[in-house]
Amino acid sequence: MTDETRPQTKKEIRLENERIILEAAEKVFSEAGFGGATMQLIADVAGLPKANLHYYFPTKESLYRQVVQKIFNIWLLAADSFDSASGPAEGIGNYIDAKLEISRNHPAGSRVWATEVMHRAPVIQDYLETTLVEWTDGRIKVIEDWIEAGLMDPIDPRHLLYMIWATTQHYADFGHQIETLNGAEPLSDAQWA
Amino acid sequence: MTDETRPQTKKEIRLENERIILEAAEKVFSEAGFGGATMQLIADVAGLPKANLHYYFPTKESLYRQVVQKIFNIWLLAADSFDSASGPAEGIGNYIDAKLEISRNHPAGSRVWATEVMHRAPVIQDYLETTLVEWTDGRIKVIEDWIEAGLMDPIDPRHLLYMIWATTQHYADFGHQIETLNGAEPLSDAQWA
DNA sequence: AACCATCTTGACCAATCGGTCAAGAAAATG
DNA sequence: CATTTTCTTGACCGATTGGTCAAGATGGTT
Repeated sequence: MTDETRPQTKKEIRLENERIILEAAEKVFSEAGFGGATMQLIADVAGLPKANLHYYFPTKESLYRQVVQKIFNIWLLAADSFDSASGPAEGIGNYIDAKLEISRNHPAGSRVWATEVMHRAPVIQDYLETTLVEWTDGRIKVIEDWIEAGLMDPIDPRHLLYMIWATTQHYADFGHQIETLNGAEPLSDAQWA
Repeated sequence: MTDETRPQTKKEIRLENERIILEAAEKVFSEAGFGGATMQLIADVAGLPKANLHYYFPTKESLYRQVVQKIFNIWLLAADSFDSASGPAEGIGNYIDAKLEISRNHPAGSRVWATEVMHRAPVIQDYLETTLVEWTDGRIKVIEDWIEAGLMDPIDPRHLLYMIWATTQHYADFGHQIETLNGAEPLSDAQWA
């Protein structure tokens, strides 16, 4: 009659609560932004007392930070499809596809990330300048090789990636909405030319 | 020795203060978001006491509303280049060019608008459902004519406009940043295909 | 001049903010 | 079992929030 999930070990409790809190925070931050979000509201969504949040995440900023880093780590993994490609069209295409799928599966987190990027990353600036640059340097070599091989136009690789993140985000937010409505091709991209 | 701008008429005082406040609000809202922005901070940026803000704009939301409506009205005017075009490529192209120029001249307001659209317009929802729909209906006819004439793919006109707003915003935010850096063509758009 | 409408602003308010703390409950350890 | 460590939570804190108000200053009107 009783479920066997009741007796929890300390490690399970910690992981489970961190998961619940991060999930609630992701939702609230995505809807209200960092400034508009409230620890009390996040606590209510998570179904936990507010003091419990501060036990696992000492400050509001540290909680926000981990929300952003969580979705960012997922996107880093999506870059595997980038490396295994043979050329820019395939590599960037695969990368965009992977990111679109992530945006579909994690809409709240994606919106938090997009807002952060749009505002030039005020909260996670230092994180971007360490982990992100480190990761980016690896992909830059791939892109540079493509450029040297004449497979694509000479573009600053870092800003190319930066722009891909921004545009695919909105492409995901609104593009699949259109697809859902009429099943049409996601806009003839030549229109932008 | 003294400047002649001192003795102001009541109407001038009102217009001038409203302008100063809206300008400060636009900047603060764009950097902190609606929730993160503070009436006190807006007052400081405007160089006026906080109580004076509430004299001209009774609530924070009414102030935010007018900031969004202001940039929105500018964009409505940009649609003139839309009507005077002969086909979709020229019409949409002109429209995007006009919007990019606005984004360059009003970066703060554009960011406020983009954030609002990205979050599905929680504050100005009713405004969108009246004024915007009214304006959109006029352009829809133009687009529908283009579609019927076989000049473009059959796409829901409202969502097409919705997507143009979103993508051009990011295109403006990051695209011209890249152009500034290397003078390259703003990315070969065929890469997205 | 006197009178009215508009504008200005320091002081103030209840509500809420992020964050703290101590005391108790639950689990791990011996 | 006893002890120690981790987890839980209501109560509480100073600071700040959006918003109010009344008293005075300023410009308009006759």
